[in-house]
Amino acid sequence: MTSVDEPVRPDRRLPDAARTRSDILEAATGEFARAGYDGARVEEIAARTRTTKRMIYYYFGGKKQLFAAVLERAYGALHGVEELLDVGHLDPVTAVRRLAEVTFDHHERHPDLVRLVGIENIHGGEHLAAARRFGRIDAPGLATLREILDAGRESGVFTADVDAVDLHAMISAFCFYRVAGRHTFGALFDRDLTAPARRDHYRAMLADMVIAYLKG
Amino acid sequence: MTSVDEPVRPDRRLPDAARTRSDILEAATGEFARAGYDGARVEEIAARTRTTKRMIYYYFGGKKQLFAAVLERAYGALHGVEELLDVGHLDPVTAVRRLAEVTFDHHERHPDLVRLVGIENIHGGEHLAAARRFGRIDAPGLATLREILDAGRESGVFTADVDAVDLHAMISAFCFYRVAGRHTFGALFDRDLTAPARRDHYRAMLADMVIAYLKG
DNA sequence: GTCTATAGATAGATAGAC
DNA sequence: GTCTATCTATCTATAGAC
Repeated sequence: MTSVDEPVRPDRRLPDAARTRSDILEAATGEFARAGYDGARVEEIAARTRTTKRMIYYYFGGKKQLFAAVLERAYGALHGVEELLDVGHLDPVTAVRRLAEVTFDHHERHPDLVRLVGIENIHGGEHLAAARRFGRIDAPGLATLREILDAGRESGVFTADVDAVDLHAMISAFCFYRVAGRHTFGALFDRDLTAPARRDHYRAMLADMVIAYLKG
Repeated sequence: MTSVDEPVRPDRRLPDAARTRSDILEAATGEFARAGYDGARVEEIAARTRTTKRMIYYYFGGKKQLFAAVLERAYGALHGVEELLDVGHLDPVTAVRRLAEVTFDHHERHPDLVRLVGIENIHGGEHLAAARRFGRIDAPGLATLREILDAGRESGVFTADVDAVDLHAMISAFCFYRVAGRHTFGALFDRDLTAPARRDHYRAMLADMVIAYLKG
């Protein structure tokens, strides 16, 4: 029970139930990302929390629903970043560069999200579909991209007639593959796509590519 | 036993042992691609062959080694395609377009390979590393790309100073994501990246992007 | 080389007390 | 809401006959 006269300690900012839920989701994110859906162990998730395996079933119902909740939370974090992005005052070229960089940085900072997305695709997207039945998961970044492309076409700096969804796919592809494909790529070509020393290089490469494409 | 006076039936072109091995690999490719490494069932793989579960252990030693063999075979097929590629007589722009298209087509035609690569990355590339300890897996397409880039820079059509490995990563990223990320992308943006009606569009988009980037 | 039967380990899920 | 103990199913792997 949280009462008003109880001092708010750092790990007590949430009511107990919400905090337990949040703890479980945090631990589950790591475990699912580590081992995949079938490789993940509910036992191991419980061991990473202050609570027990029984509570996971109590709060989420089962492994499947837990994974769906983990996914939903991960996407929510990504889209939160996109919402904060304010590029309305920038010229189209700079704006699209910023958008590509923000997408790049988020993948860079959250390899777990990338892994979860990869895992979810192995399983045909079934959990995400389930999650979407309850709350919509929207990507605000797409609307921003649409505006940038319109502005660029109007001012004549972008000659290619590109669809916003397609361009978003292109940007996502590069960001995703750099993280999700790094092990096989590294093994075959002896190059670590995620080496810190090459991070700025790849971020610039992505933005240059997108802009070159838009300028036709 | 295959003897000289026995008629060679279509499914008897290989000696029995090799044929059984090949059958198992074929079935295992499908099952691993369907369910992931931990989700795949050795029982199910056996059921898809003319042989039994016991033989899988007899031939491959275990599930892990079987998956490694499946990967090795899948990469072999990809690199076989790259070897057949003859672009020496083409101008650099056309040559790089051809290379991008061949890579695109191979991913399009072999979604199972794409899924296997995704699965292998979930598991940190350990099986591929194991496979490489025995036989090298080389990507001949990379040498071709290097030659094209050199020729393009010399003739002055390519102004960007791009590394062949990096450009290969960029091309692979797009081809990979279109297949490996289609479920989550489709769920979020309501667009099927692998719809047959859009295939030519995306193939051209990839080539256009690469060429625009190389022309600076 | 090929089969049947089974060992041995471990997972997800739950019962039931408090 | 939280714990311990356990059920039930299932999976990889192997023994052993032929």
